Amino acid sequence: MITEIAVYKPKEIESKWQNIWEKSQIYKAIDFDKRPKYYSLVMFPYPSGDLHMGHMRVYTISDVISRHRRMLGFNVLNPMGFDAFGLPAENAAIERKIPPKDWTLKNINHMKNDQLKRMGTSYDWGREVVSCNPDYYKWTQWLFLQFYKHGLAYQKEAPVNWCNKCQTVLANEQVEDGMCWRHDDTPVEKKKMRQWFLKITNYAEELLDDLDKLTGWPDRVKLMQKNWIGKSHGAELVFTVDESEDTCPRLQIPVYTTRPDTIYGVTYLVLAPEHSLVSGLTTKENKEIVEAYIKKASVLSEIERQSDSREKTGVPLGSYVINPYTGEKVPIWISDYALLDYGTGAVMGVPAHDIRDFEFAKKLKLDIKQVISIDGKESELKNAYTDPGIIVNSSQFNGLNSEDAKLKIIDYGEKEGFAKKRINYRLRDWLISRQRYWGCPIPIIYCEKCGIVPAPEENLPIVLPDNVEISGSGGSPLERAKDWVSVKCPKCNSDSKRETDTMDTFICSSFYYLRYSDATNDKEVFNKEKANYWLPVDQYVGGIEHAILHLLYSRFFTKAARDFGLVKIDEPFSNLLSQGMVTMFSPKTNKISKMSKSKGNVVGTSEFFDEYGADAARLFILFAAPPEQEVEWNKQGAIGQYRFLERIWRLFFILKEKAGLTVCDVRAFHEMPLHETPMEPPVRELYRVANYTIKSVSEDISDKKYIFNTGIARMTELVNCIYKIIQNKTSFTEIESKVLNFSITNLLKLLAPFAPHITEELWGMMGEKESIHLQKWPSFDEKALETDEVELVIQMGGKKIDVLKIKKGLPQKEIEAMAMSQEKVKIRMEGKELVKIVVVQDKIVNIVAR
RNA sequence: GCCCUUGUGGCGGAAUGGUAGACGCAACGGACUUAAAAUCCGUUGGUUUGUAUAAAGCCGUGCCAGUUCGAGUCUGGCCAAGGGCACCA
Repeated sequence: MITEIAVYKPKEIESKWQNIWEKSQIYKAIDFDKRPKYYSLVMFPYPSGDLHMGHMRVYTISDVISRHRRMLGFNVLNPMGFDAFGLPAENAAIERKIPPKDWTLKNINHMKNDQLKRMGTSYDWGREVVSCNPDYYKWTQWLFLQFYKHGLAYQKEAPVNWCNKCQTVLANEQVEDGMCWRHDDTPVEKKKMRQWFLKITNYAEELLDDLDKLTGWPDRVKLMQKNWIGKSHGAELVFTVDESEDTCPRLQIPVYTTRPDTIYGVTYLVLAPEHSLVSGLTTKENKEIVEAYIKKASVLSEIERQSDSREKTGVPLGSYVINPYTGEKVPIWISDYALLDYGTGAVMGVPAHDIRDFEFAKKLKLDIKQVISIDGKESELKNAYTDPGIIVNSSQFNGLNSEDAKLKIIDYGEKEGFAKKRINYRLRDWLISRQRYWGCPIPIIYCEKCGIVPAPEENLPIVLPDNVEISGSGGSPLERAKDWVSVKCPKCNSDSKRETDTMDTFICSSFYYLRYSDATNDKEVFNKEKANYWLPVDQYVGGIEHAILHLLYSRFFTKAARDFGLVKIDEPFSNLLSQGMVTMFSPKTNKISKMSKSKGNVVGTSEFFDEYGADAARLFILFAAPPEQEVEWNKQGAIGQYRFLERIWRLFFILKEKAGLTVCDVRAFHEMPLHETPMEPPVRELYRVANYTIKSVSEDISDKKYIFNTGIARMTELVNCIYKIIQNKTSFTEIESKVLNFSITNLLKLLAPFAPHITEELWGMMGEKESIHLQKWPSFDEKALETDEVELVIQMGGKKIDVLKIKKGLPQKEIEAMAMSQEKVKIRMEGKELVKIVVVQDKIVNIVAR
């Protein structure tokens, strides 16, 4: 009979062990330990308040990896912290009159102690970083100054993305489909403002090239970054403004093109409306329409400007340029389809061979001149012909293949001095200024005499002032902190002002993984040796939504830090796992959607943990799908995992009582090969399954695979197998006890990373004193996997006919004869001729007949 | 429009080119129970025939072709869904 003790009460044991682990500090990472290091990292969260099952997935995946590597004998660094600056804190301040700092710190406390710890995570909290604390953002500011000193931070006046809801500018990466990344209902506007940028474009080539080094990254993430960087090969061709027009000075206009082979087809030139040459090239007669057009273009939102259903617009300036290749005179236009910040801001219009130019020419009735054709003959073009072909209408280049012509045309232009090869990137510099309060102040001082003066390093941190009124409108809140803003110039001591913009919070998260290596250092951003010991991150886990944003910025920061002499590594994250979303039916969208507060489909963690435990929730979320796929939260399914744990719990006590098993008595057998010991077939089979489970789980959980769902399935099979063995038994022989012991002990170890609490509890009940999480990961007995009998599948023409149990390793001839003598085969062979027999040793025999 | 990914039972999902549907959920049946729950043991892709409690056959991994002794898996072409980029010259 099962006694009272055998009731599985997850709530009790989970909180008990969480407290014990915290006190004993078993997850502490040790700098420069002699064991090999393993840096396991999960993207640190924004402390928004309440974690739900959707958040839980990423922490669980990362935790299983950390625990497993620890058992494999690695010195594991598994840190946690908070990305604590950001807008929601300001919104809370506006809505609820709570200072952003108080709101943030309260949330951190809740998330840390009531949520993350309750999941059974194994963090080294001694390295916690909180990006809104001055001891952290001192280094954010210090790094900004390093960028500034190395010429990688600069100010520029430019049209920038503005979100009216956030009341701040945004980086290109934070604009999605023309909308603010935080507000998918708010179109981004263009505003001309003086702002701080980081020169990420200096690293465009390296950021692209080094993607090849990231063999442990998902291809789709690398591809997304590659497309984002958007390298293109082409040429810069220089057009000269026609001198015959008195109104126009003699000027040169370079254009960037990837299609120099179409140069003879140019029928106009188009400048971006904001292009600096526009006013100088506008004739008196055209002045009015040009100015009107510029004004109209400037108020267009990004979404309107990008809309592809929109028809092309533009106006002529009235002046002309000379095509350097043909000497032809073509008109200059402006149109908003030319972008100021790509290439040279000027485009050569080749309507015959570019879809956009074709549309433009049709709409505005400009000439269309064909210079490439499929067969070398001219034809009427109904659409732009953009494929390669034979060059026509192009003087000495006629008859060439257009691909070959590209190079020849550039070469010719280079000799003549009006062309050169050029590479262009879609990537733009990173706009980091934010007109917000709750962020890291930019350590810059404006002096009327000295201009831009960086704050001296010894004055860091520039602490964010408290008691600043936050209204959500009317410019940077810091502008209103008069006392804080006014400061003496560090150079000339005259009255000066602080920069009142704060930094994009993505700056804070671009080096936190480096700071973890030495999180409490108040002398340096981190100790070089410590960083070089721990970095790069061996396994990074996080959401696919950061495929570009955070991951690109962090790669950039690492390369810059390397060039500042701070670290040796080129890339911060060796392996990346992008987990899929957790979804559930949302009554708001009326379909299965990502679990989130705004969709109204959130399942909190506490309620489920109270009833069924964190272990069951962890198991379900890992079991329901492979990590990269979406998972739909399903309470019944999660209860299924709870039942699995209960089954193990009960099994443990059944064995303990019925068989009088105490595992510690037989510890010597845990990993001892037993395959030569005589066993009854069912026991032998259990021993085989137990070893197979060790092998499979080890493989599934390894860094080659990370498929936790199949690993859990194998453990379930082992438990099912043990239940079959012990069915209707009241006592066990010595060898049975040994095998059962072997199975249970190893099962607990295999399950420990997945379900850390229940395994720790049962492990303790075996009389073990040391935590299961400090045990060695089990190995298996290779010989035990072997079987004497195998199932032989008989196929005819590839279709399964029958299955036979045969002895393993029979010679091919014997297998063939056996197959042919089967009744089912004989019937089917009647009136047919044998063509051939294919035998796959111990697996399949396929009879082909005609 | 361009690029990428994915299509397998009622559901989530398994399957080094070699027995499709492991494992779980749901459903159903049996044992235990006065009963129910829980538990333990089973059944469960579709369909036809049958001695309908034993068995046997056919079809089946989005659709159409192809390669192969053999295709969920490889190749080509469609269709559908999801994601990324999108006037980047």
